Amino acid sequence: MVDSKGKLIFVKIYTMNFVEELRWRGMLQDMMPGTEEELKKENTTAYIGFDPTSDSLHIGSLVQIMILVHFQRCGHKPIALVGGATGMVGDPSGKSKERNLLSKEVLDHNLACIQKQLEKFLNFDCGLNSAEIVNNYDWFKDMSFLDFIRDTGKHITINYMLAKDSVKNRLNTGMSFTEFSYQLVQGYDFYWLYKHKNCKLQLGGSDQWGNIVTGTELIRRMEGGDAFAITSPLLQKTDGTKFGKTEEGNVWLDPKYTSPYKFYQFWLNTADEDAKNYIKIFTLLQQEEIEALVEEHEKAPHVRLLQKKLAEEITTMVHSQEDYHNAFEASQILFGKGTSENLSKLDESTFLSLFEGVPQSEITKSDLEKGISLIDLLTEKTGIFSSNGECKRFVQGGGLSINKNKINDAALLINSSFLLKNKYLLIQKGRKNYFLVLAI
RNA sequence: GGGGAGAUUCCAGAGUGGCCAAAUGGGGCAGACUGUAAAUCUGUUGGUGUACGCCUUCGGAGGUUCGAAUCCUCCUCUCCCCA
Repeated sequence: MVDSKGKLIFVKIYTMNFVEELRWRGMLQDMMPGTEEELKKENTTAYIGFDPTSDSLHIGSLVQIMILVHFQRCGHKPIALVGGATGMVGDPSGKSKERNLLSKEVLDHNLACIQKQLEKFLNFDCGLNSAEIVNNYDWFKDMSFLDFIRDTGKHITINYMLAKDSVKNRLNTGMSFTEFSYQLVQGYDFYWLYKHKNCKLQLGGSDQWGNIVTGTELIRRMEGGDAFAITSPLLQKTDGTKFGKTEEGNVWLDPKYTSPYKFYQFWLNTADEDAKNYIKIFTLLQQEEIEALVEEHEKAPHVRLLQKKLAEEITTMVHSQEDYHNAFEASQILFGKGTSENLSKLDESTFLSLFEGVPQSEITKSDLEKGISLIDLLTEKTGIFSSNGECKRFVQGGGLSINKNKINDAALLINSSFLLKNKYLLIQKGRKNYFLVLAI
């Protein structure tokens, strides 16, 4: 399904049933009556909207991307909508506070970046069901406010809009007219796509249900047409914490925010229970294959077969085979039986590519030749520790290693002889935090 | 408008003149164990110093005292009750 560059190769499988596919993968939350029949009847066009709040999607959006991928694999036509217009308004769904608006320039930049990311997952050249990317700014930019409230707003009552959860939840704390009108703007998107692209189905997370239904309602009232909705459950982790966050924040698809190594590590660290769900949601592996994997995993959970497969598939899909390979190798060295001998045996380019995602700092060679105390090196020179005391505590607690050798003397003097390849020092703070110091 | 309670180190919350860098719990970090897991146990959680110490910190500004998180005055903010 994925070639050497990580690009998805389209496979036409008309026998696949989209709804069934979502159902067994646990990606189906809710569906409008008649949706399944519509999908069986004809090749359908569906869309999902992506929010341009930043210039990269994160793994939360990956669920929606996968839904589009499945949709296309089932022979239907997916449209990814980037919200150049809706992004200027701000979706109140699931938000407890009024959102800050982004400037037009920032939005444009974000849109271009997100579009590029989406292109990696869908096939844009496969005939009838080629994917498309549209920007709702294109049909909103020339529409006047008066036109909109006359032609569109007239069809939907305030009562109807107020009844939505996304609005109700904010009635006490306050909400601007701008955000209130969001559902109508998104509803119009659906209407526009229905009219111009014959798009009859909107997909999305379950928090989008209210917005989607406003769209189907608008289509019914303005055109007398039938349109449908399918939502997917919002991802939950078994321990109750939010999916897709690490201590450092969001896990992004863009390698400049989350390196492939960190990305790989994120999936590898998935809890057992979560991995069973994620592998269905984030990979294209077939049911039998997944069932076999789960079974094997349960026989020997400590091998973490599921996590490894999960991390491999997703890293390869989002980044590339090569990135996966490097992340895997780096993990082997850093967490496996890597010793300082292993480290020094690596050739320099491999060594560097392994530590691509590891924070780096620099020190001059002349400092090292004179010899520098461990504490000075790790606080003043590199800022790896914020105070001398913290550094000492780590050493005393056995939590500090250099080049995979545990350090237990805080007064240690570091000189050139510690350098790997006469150039690098690999600092390990605790079990999982690595820093690379370059001597220049 | 009247009356009362409070603001403490990441959070919650003790402390009511010297024994307070400040109990306890949570969280964080680390160590052991393990599966780069969960649970558990241990250590650590203002800065500096090897250390008795020293420096900065208990809403803000002043004051009393040999000595203040603790007492006094003013200010700011939060909560509660009555109108």
